[in-house]
Amino acid sequence: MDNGTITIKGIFEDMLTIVNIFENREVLRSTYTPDYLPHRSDQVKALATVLVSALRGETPSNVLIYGKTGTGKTAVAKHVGKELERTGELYGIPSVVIYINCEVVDTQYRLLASLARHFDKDIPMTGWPTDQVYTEFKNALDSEKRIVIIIMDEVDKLVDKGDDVLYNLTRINSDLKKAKVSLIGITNDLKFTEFLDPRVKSSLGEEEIIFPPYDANQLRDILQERAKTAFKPSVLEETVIPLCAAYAAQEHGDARRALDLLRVSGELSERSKSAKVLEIHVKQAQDKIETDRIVEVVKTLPTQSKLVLLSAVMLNNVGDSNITTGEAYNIYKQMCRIIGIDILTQRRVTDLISELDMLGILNATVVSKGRYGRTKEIALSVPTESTSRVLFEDYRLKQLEGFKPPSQTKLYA
DNA sequence: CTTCCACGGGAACACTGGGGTG
DNA sequence: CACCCCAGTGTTCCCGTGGAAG
Repeated sequence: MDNGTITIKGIFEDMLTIVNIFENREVLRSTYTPDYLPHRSDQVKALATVLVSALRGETPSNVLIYGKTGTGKTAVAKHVGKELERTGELYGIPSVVIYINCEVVDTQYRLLASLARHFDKDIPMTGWPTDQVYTEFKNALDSEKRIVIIIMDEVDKLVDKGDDVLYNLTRINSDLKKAKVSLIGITNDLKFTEFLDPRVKSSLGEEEIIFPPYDANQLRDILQERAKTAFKPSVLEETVIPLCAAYAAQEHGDARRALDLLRVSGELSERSKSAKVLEIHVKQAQDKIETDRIVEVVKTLPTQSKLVLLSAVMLNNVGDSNITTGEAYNIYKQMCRIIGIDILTQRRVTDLISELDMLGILNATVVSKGRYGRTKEIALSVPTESTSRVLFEDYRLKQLEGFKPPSQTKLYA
């Protein structure tokens, strides 16, 4: 690699000769649904107990599933759903399980449309009134006798845009003659039902299943299980799996994180041509995942948000440790003028700041400065150096590279 | 007790991309 | 074809409000 004698002809041979430590890398991706779910038999059983009435020809209760990210909610729901469909077929009871991710399908219209499309209805992307889509879906649904289970992942994403869909869906059974519907809502927001219409709340939450976070030991079991098929035998140093588990356990027991960590560790060790995955690789992986995430988030930010972030970064560089909204907004305005894009209102900019806060790029806390009013104090939670580098990759921000905010004349200490 | 600034909720609006109808 | 309807998104406008310094 660094002896400089590798010919172009040799590069692929060179890459192919590195020891491949993976047997099947896909197993470590979070999209992969394993057949065996360690430490989740209680939840599987609970869900199955509710849904079994479908096989008896009754409508199962609606279920609400709670749990933090990476606690296996989706995996369990999908797994049980698949089993139900299979068993239903065996017993001659037609049951359909529809899985919808409300993070992608996040409006009433889109939810109903994608449900209807499941029954081969042609619904345009947009244009129709919502109730027409609803009717269309209902008719398609009721065309034959069956049990339909709708799994709605991340339902909380749907609710803030109006919970009328949920209300309608919970009441749909009374409009149906042949088919029966039951709903499974999945959420990682424990306070989610607080904002729900009480009628929807009681109906959707007939049964509740809680998914507690995994502890380090359980995570270790999960990793061990997957590592068996993911890696070639004995390429992992013994400490690797416990370390991944420990790191992920700190992040509220996120199994997805643990798996990512293990996979990236493997990839890093592969790249460094090590025959084994070592502890050091896990540590590197931990850093890499975090920076990759930030770079990705910053890169895909809308221009306006980038500008807002940039103003904060610049103020920070000038040595202003507690940045207020007013200061940031001034810089933002100046920069907008320079590169000739529309200036948003301060109202909007506060929203953008809050969004950046949500994404974990900033930390904005409201503080009251008494006589001097109320403001948000902004602290960056990402390294300024690399952040501005990423920001300047945007061609529209390029010309701001030399821009220096005028040093603030502070009114107070 | 007053005063100040920006927070943040809500309404209203503009615009987009897609209907369906005459 | 023109025309109006619809959902969805991003934005502006208006305004009541928090809370500690003065």
